[in-house]
Amino acid sequence: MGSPMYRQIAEGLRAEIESGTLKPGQQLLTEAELQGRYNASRNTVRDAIRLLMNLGLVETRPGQGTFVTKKIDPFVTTLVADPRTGDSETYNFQVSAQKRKPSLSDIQLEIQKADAQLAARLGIPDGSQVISRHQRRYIDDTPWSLQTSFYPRSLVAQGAERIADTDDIEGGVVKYLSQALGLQQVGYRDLITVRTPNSTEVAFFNLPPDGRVAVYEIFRTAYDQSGTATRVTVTVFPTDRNHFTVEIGAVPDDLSPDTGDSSS
Amino acid sequence: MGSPMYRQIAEGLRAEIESGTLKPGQQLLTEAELQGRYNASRNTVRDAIRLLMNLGLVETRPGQGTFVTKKIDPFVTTLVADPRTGDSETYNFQVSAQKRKPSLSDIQLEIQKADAQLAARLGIPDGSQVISRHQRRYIDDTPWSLQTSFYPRSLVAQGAERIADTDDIEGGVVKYLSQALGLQQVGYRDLITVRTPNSTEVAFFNLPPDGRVAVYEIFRTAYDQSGTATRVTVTVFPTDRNHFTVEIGAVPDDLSPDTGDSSS
DNA sequence: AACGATTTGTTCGTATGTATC
DNA sequence: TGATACATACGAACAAATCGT
Repeated sequence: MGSPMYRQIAEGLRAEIESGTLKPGQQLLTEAELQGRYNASRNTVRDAIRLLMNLGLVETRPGQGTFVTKKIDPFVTTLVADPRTGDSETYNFQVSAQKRKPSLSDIQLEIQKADAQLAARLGIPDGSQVISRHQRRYIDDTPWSLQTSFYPRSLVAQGAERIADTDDIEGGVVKYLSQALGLQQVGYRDLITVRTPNSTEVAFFNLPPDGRVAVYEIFRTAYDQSGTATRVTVTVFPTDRNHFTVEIGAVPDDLSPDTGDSSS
Repeated sequence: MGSPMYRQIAEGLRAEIESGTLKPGQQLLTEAELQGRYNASRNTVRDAIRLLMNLGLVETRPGQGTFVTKKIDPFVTTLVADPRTGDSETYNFQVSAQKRKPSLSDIQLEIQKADAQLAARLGIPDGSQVISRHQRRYIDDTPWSLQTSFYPRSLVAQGAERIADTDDIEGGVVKYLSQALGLQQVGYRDLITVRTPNSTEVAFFNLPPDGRVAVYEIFRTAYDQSGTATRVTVTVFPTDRNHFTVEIGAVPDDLSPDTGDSSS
C-alpha cells in the first residue's frame, strides 16, 4: 500500500496479463474506463500504462486503444556453428532460414577516418583512413540488420582494389583477400553489446522513438595468419526480434519450437 | 518544428550532451530553470527529461537534480575462447579478470517440474522433474549475474547423487558427470536473448523499476556423446554493465581499452 | 467525402509528498 | 529546520489518429 497509485494500477494490470486473464493482442480497458475502475485521474492511469509499456507488456495505438503485446517469433542468427570444421566465413551471420527470404541492399561505400575505437580494433593509427562498406539487410522485406564492414585503406594499395568497389564481391571478401593478398582469415572475435538505438536505427527498423526497444551491436574483428586485424564488421539488430546462438562442438540439430518466457 | 514540444526540448538537451557541452556526470539545469529557458510548463519539461532517461542519456536523483549518465566500464565475459583446444568447461562464463574479484553465493538447490520450454531443451517429457541449482554471482561485491542450472532428475537415479547436493562440486559438474556416469560433454549451444528484468532481477541487480535497463538471458544447453542434453544453464546479466565475446580460431590477446560509442 | 464518436497524445496549471543538503 | 529539487496526483482543454456512418 505504500507504493504510488500508478504502480499499484500497473501491478494489477500486470497480474491480469501474466495470469492470462488478458491475452496477447487483446485490448485493455480504455483510459476512461480504468479511471473509473481504479478511481484515479486519467494522468495517473496513463502513468501506469506508460510503465507497462516500458516493461514491454502493452502497446498503445492512437485512436484505437491499449493492447497486450504479442510475442513475435524471433530470428535466430548463428554466430558460430561448429568451428572445428573450419572458417567458411560466408556462412556466418546466417538466419536459421525457415521459409524466410533474406534480401540485401546495395553496398554503400565510403572512405572514412577511423575513430579511436575502430583504430584500436584494427590496430592502425588513430585517424587512419578506412574503407567502409555498409549494407542494409532485410528478411521477408522487413528490416533486419544494418551492417558496416571496415577495412584498412592500406589494403587497397597493397592490391585489393575490389574492396573499394561497390560491386558485390563474388565468393565473399574473405576469399577475395585470400586470393588477392594471401591474407587468410584464421580467427575472429565477436563482441556483443546492447544499447539504445540512434535515430538512423529507429527510422530503419521502425522502432518506437522512446528507447523502449534496444539494439544489439556486434563487433566482429577478423585476423589474418600474422595476427593482424584485417576487418571490423559492425552489425546492429533490434533486440525485440532477434536471438543469437553459439554452437560449440558436437551439437544436435535444433528443433527449437519457441522461446517462451521466464517469470519472477 | 512539427514535433511536440517535449521532444524538441529533449532534442536540444540531447544535442548538448552528445556534443559534449554537457559532460557525463554533470548536472543539467533544474526543471524550474528549463521551464524558463524553453518557456514550457514543468510537466512538459519533465516529459522531455523522461524521454532522455528512457534513452539512457540522463538520470534523475530526487532532491539533487538531473545528471548526464556516466558510462560504466563493462564486464566482458567470454562465451567461447578458442574452442579447438577442447571443452574445459570450467573456464566458460569467465570475466576478463583485471583486478576484479568474483565471488559466489551458496547454491540453492530445488527440485522442480520442467516447463514446456525447459523440457524441450532437455529433451524430456513436459512436466518431468529436474534438479535446479541456483547461484548468485558478484564481482567486487556488486551483483553480477544470476545463474540456474537444470539437470534431469533421472541423472540422480543413475548414480549422480551429488548434483542433488548443495555442496560445491569440486572440479565442476561436467567433470563429475563424466566420472560418475561416463557422460562426456561434447558440445553445447548458447542462446542469447534480451528482455526486461522481472522483479527478482530488479531487486538483485538494483535496477530501476521501470524497465529502462534490460537483461541478457543466456541459455546454455550442453550435450553428451550420445547427443542427449544433460544440462541447461540459464544466466541473467544486466545489459548496462556487461558485454560478451566469442573468440574463434587464432585470435590475438585482447588489449581492449574501452568500448566507445557510435552515433547517428 | 464528410462528419461525429471514440481513444490516445500533448500541454498547461496546481497542489502536495519525499529526498537531499 | 528550511530551502531546493524531483515524484506523485488531480483536473482540464485541445490535438491527432482511427473507425464507422
